[in-house]
Amino acid sequence: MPVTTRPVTIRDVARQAQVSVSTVSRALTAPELVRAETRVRVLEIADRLGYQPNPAARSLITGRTGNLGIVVPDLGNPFYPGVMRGAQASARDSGRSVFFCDSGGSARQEAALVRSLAPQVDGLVLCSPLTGGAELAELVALRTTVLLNRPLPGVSSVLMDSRSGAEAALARLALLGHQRCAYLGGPDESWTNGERLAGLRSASDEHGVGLRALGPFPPSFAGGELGADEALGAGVTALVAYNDLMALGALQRLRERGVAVPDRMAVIGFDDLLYSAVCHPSLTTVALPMEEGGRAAVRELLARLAGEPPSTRVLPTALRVRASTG
Amino acid sequence: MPVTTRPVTIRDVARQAQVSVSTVSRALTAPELVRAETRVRVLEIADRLGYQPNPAARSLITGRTGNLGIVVPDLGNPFYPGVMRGAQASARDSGRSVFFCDSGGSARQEAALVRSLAPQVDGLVLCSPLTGGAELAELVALRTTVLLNRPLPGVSSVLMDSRSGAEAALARLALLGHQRCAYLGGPDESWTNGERLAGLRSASDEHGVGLRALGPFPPSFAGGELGADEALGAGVTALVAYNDLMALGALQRLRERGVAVPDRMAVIGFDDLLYSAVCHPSLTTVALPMEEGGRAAVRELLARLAGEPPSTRVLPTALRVRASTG
DNA sequence: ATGAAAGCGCTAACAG
DNA sequence: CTGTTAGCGCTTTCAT
Repeated sequence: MPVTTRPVTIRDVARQAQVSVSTVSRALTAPELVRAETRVRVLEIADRLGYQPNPAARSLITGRTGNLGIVVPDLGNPFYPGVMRGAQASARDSGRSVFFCDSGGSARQEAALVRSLAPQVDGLVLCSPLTGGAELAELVALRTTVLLNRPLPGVSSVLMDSRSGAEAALARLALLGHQRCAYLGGPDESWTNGERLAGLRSASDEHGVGLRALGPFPPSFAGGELGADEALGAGVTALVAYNDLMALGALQRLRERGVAVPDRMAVIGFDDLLYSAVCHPSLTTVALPMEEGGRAAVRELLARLAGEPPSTRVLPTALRVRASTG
Repeated sequence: MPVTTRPVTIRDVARQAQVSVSTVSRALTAPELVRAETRVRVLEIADRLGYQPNPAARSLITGRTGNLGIVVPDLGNPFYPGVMRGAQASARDSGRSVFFCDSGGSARQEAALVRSLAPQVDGLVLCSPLTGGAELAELVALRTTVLLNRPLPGVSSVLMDSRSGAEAALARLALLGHQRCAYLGGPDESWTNGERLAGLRSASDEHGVGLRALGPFPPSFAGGELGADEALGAGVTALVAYNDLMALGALQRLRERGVAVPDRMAVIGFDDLLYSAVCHPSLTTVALPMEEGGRAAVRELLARLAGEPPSTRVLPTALRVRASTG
């Protein structure tokens, strides 16, 4: 049974080093203010004692925590781990820790999470927030915030250009001779969903392709299965899903139903998950820069924390043509 | 430009409510100690002012944060998001936030992460830690900790019984007539890896199947691609990968090389990711209870925080036979 | 270059 | 039931 020993405080170090607590504090946070000799002794003793500054105490006085927070709607969607990896890469370079949180795809939980997270971090990245309008404005006011895939006036954001991706996808379908296409919609609250639908709409007008907007469906594998059934009922020959997870679900359902892909139904997704290249048939998809999105968002957040004004950055997307469109 | 307003403190609330700060504090943290009338007034004013207790100040005095931390080695492996979802589900019920962190698959970073995270949470779950020996002992001493897939005397752990899973996998291969099998090993530091190898060894002895242990390989898709090449050189007819991600990578590489699965090479993984059922050919795998693992780990952590003694829990696994073994 | 002292915002005895 | 008081561990003026 390990005895619960009292943690080492700055005072313990000061006593051992025969200096005041202020000197210890300075040796740790502003070394240039301490005589080299003293500093070395203090640091050495701190190290020997295993001294770890109490972050709560430090944060109480400085108002900073050294942490960043990232909120994503769904850890189960590999898109977000991709973003998180990028984010972590940027953050690590700056010596900050990142706290990831999952809002579970609910706007209510998202808001609650942000409120509880905000005071524990210096800055936040909200990925594809479900919260909108006045409440979103309220949330971003809590802390320096960068939005991913959601624009908001006066707030930093990193956007992925899914609209042109959607246009490219539909153009591809038109080129292949498809006349009727369904869109398996994601969450109505999602900016991305609106962009994708808008891109499909404008391109379908341009190419004279009929577009049926279905949904909204849960943006998950299961949602794609559901959506495939509806698309089947809608008499279309092509289906564009809100994301790859849905597209994979749709592929699965179509296989179960004996519907040949791409012969009887072409399928396109968004994201370009690892699995989209591996599944069968491999998935044509609009590739989104996941890691770069995470990196850019944190980079922007660090810039904001360093005093830069808010900015918006749009990242390009690209259609990856694979087997599911023939 | 939003003006940076000074945050509302407990004093602001106290002044407005014409009570002392203690009464406000109590109204929020121990409502039964305050007269109903007073409490209502205080809470109402706190709400109107948008008062949010400063967590640093609170934590400084109570020594608690209300947060849990979970460290995983690789967000890119869908196994961990699965665990995280389970963990979050358990935590949410108890009203605690969970901070997820990614150690990036490096023991050094893992240790650093734990050290920085420990003082900011009440308890930790370390998933498949790469750190071992004395250093792991040191880490778990920092905070109440539950280990996932790593046993340690005197420390709570939740283990998944991959050893019997491995035995079942090899038995299956023996049944199908395979004589020579390769194991694509994961990280040497991983307890799970040892268990799987041990299970394969004992079953291969029992069934008279030759076993070649290859690796270690990175426990990733790319690692599986590498491993498949080595397995091909080893003249085996079956391959068991450390995890599904590797198995998927192996499938991909075998397809590129024109090696038919399962006819010329059978493939088995561990985890049962969503994609393992969807890929082609679908993957035979030892299913691990990801969400349940996360749930159980947090449940155990909460029990520890509530004063229960450490305990070890072993969760069962199950072989899912699919197309990759014929 | 260093020390003394004040106080960050909050909770927890201890009185009343 | 409520107010007063005393810090939690640390950083930061302000002196020296």
